[in-house]
Amino acid sequence: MSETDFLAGYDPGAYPRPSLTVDLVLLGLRDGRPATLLLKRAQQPHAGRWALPGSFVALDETLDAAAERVLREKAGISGIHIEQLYTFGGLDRDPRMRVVSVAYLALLPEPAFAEALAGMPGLSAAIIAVPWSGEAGGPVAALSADGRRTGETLPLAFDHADILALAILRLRGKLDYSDVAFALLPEHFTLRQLQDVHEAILGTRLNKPAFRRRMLDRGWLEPTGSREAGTSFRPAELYRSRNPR
Amino acid sequence: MSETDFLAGYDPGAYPRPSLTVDLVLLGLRDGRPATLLLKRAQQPHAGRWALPGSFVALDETLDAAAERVLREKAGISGIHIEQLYTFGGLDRDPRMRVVSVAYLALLPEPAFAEALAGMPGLSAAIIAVPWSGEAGGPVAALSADGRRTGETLPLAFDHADILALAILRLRGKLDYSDVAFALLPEHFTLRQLQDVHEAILGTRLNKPAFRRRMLDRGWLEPTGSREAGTSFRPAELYRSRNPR
DNA sequence: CTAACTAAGACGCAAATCGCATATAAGTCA
DNA sequence: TGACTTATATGCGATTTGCGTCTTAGTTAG
Repeated sequence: MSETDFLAGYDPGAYPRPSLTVDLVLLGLRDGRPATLLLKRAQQPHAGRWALPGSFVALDETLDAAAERVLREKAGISGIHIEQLYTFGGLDRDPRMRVVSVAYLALLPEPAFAEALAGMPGLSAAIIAVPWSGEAGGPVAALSADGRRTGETLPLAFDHADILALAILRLRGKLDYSDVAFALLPEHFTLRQLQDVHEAILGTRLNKPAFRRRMLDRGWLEPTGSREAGTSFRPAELYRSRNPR
Repeated sequence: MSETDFLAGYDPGAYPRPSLTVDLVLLGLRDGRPATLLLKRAQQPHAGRWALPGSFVALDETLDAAAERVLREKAGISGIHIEQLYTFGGLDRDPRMRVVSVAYLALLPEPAFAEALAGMPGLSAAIIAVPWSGEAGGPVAALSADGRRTGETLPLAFDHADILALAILRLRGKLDYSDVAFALLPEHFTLRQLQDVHEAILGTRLNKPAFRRRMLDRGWLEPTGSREAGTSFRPAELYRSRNPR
């Protein structure tokens, strides 16, 4: 460690530091498409644009703790799957000052998504429109899914469109070799619901028998013995994740 | 954005910020095993322990630029594959102060690894001993590969053992569905060399015909038409990556 | 009580992929 | 020229995958 670094360590303020924030992609599903929860910015910069909920990181909290705090304070929920996504460190992300942001991905099953939307007045639901297939990558758009003007493109603040795009990319990549999809479902779910999650994230249709086989062979699922209720046709078996949540 | 956040933006220092650094895993191969380049710490804390090269992030440089600067200044090389790994934000990573570190993974082909080792006196080569198979995860050890005491376990500073472990985990995961392995090879290479890279990273032996077939079917490789020289047996075809580096 | 309807779940089979043993090719060297 | 070594090709059984279709278990209409 060089002398400069050493001094910087003992004299905070002598060496200017970027601000550090966490931003959360609150990801759920809406009408079979990936969706997220956004806040409309009231102040400059980017006033009127839509932003991911976020916060500065306090000196005495870990990044994970900061992300969970944002989840509590700005979405009013807790106890859901959350994972670090990527750290965005461009120079002009925020015109006021240098802000480095650690992006997190939070996966909200339907009830949690609805609870956050209902419980936090500022939050709005937006469909994530992904114009590329597979893991090609590229920009995504946010479409309003709220009240009157459904389908309208929402202008996103800062580099939050990039963050959303990366969230989709990451999820698509992990879907097939990990059990993240379960985090978007309630504790008990049917194979069809699981397939719907995969199809919504991947943006493609999947073959049903092949999907069933693969999922059951993975060993991640455990039949509960009970069946879904309220259908007008044959009710499906309910499964649960074998892994602890 | 809350009032507190707003003020923090315009009055740096009113709101304390963590220090922000980048740390680099300089990853290469040595005797068919993954290896990295470490610096022995001269000062407290963790004096005498081995650390990844790193640096504070300046206000006017991106995270990627900071990582490339570390590569230049502390390894004396440039122009190699580098990617962000993960951001470590534990509270007690550094006993002096709160330091959040963005870890980067740099992939050094043999010549770059040797050049860094020879050109930078402080750097030492260490074998990364991975005691778990597949993507199970868990701690890794660093074994000295330098001069006299080859095989000795090197005590690592801070949470750098975790960072090394994550680097291996990430590489193993990406190996099969991306072309990262090429980044550990010279521009022209044989299929056997490519297989050696995979085997070193995965820590397993692979089936040769199956590996050849898969790699050639991927479409990432382009035969150069020329063959390797200097062997005492049949020389292998040289390939290059079809993607731009 | 029965037949129509719907989606769950099972089955069959061809195509693709993979692991592996073995054969052939192309160099060097004695 | 033949031994030697590794590259490269080939063959084949086992496994996985995609996909159409059949059967099953419920509800609803008559």
